[in-house]
Amino acid sequence: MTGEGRARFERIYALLRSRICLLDYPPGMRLREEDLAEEFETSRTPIRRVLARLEDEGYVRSVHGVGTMVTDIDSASLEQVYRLRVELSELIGRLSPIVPDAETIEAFDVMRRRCEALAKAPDQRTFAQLNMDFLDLLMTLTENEPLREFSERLYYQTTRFWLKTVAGLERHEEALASETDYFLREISDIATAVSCGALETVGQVRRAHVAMSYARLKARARGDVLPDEV
Amino acid sequence: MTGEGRARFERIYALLRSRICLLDYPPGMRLREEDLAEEFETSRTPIRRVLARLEDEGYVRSVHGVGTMVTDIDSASLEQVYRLRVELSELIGRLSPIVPDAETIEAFDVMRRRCEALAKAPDQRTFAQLNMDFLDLLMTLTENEPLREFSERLYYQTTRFWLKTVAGLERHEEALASETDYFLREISDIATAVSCGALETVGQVRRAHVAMSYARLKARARGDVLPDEV
DNA sequence: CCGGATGATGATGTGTACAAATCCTCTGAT
DNA sequence: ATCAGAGGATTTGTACACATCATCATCCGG
Repeated sequence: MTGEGRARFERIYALLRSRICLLDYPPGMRLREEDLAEEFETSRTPIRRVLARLEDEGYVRSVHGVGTMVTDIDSASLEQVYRLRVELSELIGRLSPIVPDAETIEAFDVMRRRCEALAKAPDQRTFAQLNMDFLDLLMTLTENEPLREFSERLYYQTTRFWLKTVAGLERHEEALASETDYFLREISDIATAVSCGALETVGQVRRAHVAMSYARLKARARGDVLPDEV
Repeated sequence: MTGEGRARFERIYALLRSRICLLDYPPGMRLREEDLAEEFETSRTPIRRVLARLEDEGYVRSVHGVGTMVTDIDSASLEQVYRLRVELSELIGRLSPIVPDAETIEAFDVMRRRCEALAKAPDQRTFAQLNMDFLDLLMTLTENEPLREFSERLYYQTTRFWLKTVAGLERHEEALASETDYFLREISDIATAVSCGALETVGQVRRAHVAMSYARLKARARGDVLPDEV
């Protein structure tokens, strides 16, 4: 596969993955190959190529004679993914870190401003999108390709369950506002560390925030109300 | 995909990956879909499903109108993969370790005896196979599925370049004997730690051995002759 | 009224013909 | 002799028809 066909493949793949992670395609939803083929104005064959990759990466599961369903995840698996994410976070600063240039530093500042704007009008979908963009930016700080790839995959696996949990909360608006606030602090901390060129610190800060984010998620799923939302 | 078709898919995938990693299919070799279809007594369609996965994981690359070639790797990428492997190795003991039962302990002892037998008649292919089996056994020590999956992938990415380098050495028989010896020490150390239930130690020992293995590989690739082979 | 067989329906999996792209060879003009 | 270009051969990518499988409604018998 190469050239134009490759570009189309990547485009459809990224779009479907995005839809799954943003819960446009919620867990359990059935994706019909023919419908997708029609939407993207092609035949089933290229669609099946995309779905095959999504299945290999665990986003969907195809069953002969039934359909292709968006997967769900149990809390045990989520815990494993989060724990691995925590460990990988720190590696950003240890494996082939790239010294940030002025442009990169500016990019982090743009993120900070985007988050400040979000804090004034919290929105779940915008939050998720900002989160993804921030991860992408973080990953430009290391040249370690496999690390980038795995970090991305683990992130995409967790984000939709984070969204599902937060959306289903009793006081989900308060929770979302609180999470936006935490995220703003994370971005600020990391932006500062980046501007100093302290990439090890970036990794440690990120690790701490991923770990705390999961702790809050678990607490909220239990029904706890966090102190700052009282 | 499910049932019998799934089983066949997994079988062919594992076999082709094994052939690539054991250098039966050396880097640069062209795989013809039709030939593979004939070998496995099927049509191109299921073969393409397997090749698509192998491509997504970086083992091959398909180019329209040309063919499907087994990939090669540059030393920079190899370095990145190894450095990540070193970090992941230690996580075996930290993420959801499983307390080894008598059967597991016995399995490690079987590995040790296999390696002792190998040391008496070093053989590159047997060495590689033992290495793979040992990794599989190691991975049974953690319940962290994503960690298992990623560790496997990184290992499979490195092993064929290890094989290629060692096979191409001037004094490759001495090098192979030496590596077998190092590997025996690793297995012994880890088997001991496992029998004590000290999984953190297992991770640390493994980490050290992976790091040293890569250091030796780099040294040998430079043309150095290691002290113990003089 | 219930229960199992049975066929209709709709989904994914497979086989195959054809399209598109690349590579190699042959030809012919300069 | 060399190089440009056309054309054929080869190989992957795509479209589509059909096979296979699971589900569900229906019907018949007890």
